[in-house]
Amino acid sequence: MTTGLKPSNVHKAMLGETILFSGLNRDERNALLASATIVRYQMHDMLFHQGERGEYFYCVLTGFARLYRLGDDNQEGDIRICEPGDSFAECLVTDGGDYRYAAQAMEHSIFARFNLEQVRALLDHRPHIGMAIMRSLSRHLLSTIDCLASDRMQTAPQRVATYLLTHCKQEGVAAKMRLPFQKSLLARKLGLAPEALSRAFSSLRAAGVTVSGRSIEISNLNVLKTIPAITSRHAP
Amino acid sequence: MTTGLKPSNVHKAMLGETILFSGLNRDERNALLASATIVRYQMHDMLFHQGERGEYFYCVLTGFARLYRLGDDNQEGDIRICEPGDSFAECLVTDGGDYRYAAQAMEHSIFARFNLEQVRALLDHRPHIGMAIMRSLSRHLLSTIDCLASDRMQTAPQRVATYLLTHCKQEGVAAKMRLPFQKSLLARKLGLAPEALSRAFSSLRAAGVTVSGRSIEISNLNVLKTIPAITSRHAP
DNA sequence: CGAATCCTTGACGACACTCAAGTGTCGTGG
DNA sequence: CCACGACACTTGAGTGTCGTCAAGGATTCG
Repeated sequence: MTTGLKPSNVHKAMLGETILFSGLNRDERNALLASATIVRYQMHDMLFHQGERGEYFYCVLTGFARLYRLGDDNQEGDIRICEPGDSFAECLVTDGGDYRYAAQAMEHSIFARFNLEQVRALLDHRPHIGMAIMRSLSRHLLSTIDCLASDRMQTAPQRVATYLLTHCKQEGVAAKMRLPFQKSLLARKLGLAPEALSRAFSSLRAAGVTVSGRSIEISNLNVLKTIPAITSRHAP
Repeated sequence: MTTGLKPSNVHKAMLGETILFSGLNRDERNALLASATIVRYQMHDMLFHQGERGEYFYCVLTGFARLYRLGDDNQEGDIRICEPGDSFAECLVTDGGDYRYAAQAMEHSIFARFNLEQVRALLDHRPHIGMAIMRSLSRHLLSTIDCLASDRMQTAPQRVATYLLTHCKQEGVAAKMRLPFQKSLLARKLGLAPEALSRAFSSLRAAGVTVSGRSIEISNLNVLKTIPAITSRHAP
């Protein structure tokens, strides 16, 4: 990790686009920025480990962070993939405590790091900052609920179809996109083994999905919306 | 549903025990209570449906609420089982919008219902109320993360064992408990079909778990902490 | 005490994980 | 520019877990 630096104007501009900073006026932004430093991590570097004392929360400027839990036998269960603009570990602002999951950079990445204690001190006299954090927490809660619901109700091909539908650039009934990260990371995000993702893409070929490296083309979006739960049986 | 009533002193005392009200002083509590009414629902009544305009958030006083998502083919995926003291749908306080899941009473139940718009109006001048909601949101986010992680890493018997370990009354190395609700509801909470829960209990018999109706006895808690992922193979 | 509901058990199938080998892709260096 | 090597991805085979359907047994409530 590169040691913390004060945010430059470029960094401030990037932070201004985030959900966290939306709805804050100039004074509030500056107050929040005063508790922030900029840090860089290399691929696979750990930002923090599960169980460590929580000292900062983070906002992704560039790159990706993977949040995951450790299981009983040291298996890793992925919680969320954070993209530029996402923040994480803000849930420690109110109560403090330890990090409940581990965070790892999945590329050479840049983060804004906010001192929890300093931010906590702002809340009493800056209600809008509290509301900004609430807004961020609400989003995360809803997206985690989405994730839980899709884990419990959708098969692998359905989850992949949903991901494609919500991330592709439409061009008439067709669409295309480029994955922002490795397929193995997408697999983790969707709660799948890499092999299962690969098989899901294979089965989606029949629905007009063409995969080539990180580029994906979809011939008809409407077909993709109707991926059935049960894999169609072979002709009798 | 019984039409809304003003909270009685009994209701106020119950609300005082909740996470939401902890950390609020007398004035703040009264301000929040001013936006609340008490409502009763019969078993299986719907508090709200997924997609409806969000008008209230809720706090359970007695009984249970089941939060669930509707899938593509009208299947239901359970998100959370709310017990007395739990609140839900507070995530709509900041941004408003529609309910993102359905809520159903699973017993004859009593709830405090808070008007979202009125609570939203309190936030600017009552930062502690915002912090109380933040605290509640943080808890829900972390518990939803717990749920997601256990879905992705643990088998049915392991999930049941975890539930027992976190809810039983210890008596030396042994313990016992009584389920607060039907087994079918516990199954939904754990993301299982009722049959799978039943089989999980069966497999836990070998670990010293005795189930009789809603009463459960555990002969040795330490054994329960080491339920393996793979069901032990039969003797050769 | 009786009936409705809930729970349990069995059989079966589908989905997804693991292990393993083969194929492709990308970046590096000759 | 091509060759090589590392790594990511794909594909196949086999296994385990869980969901569904169906029927039999237990609880609980009136």
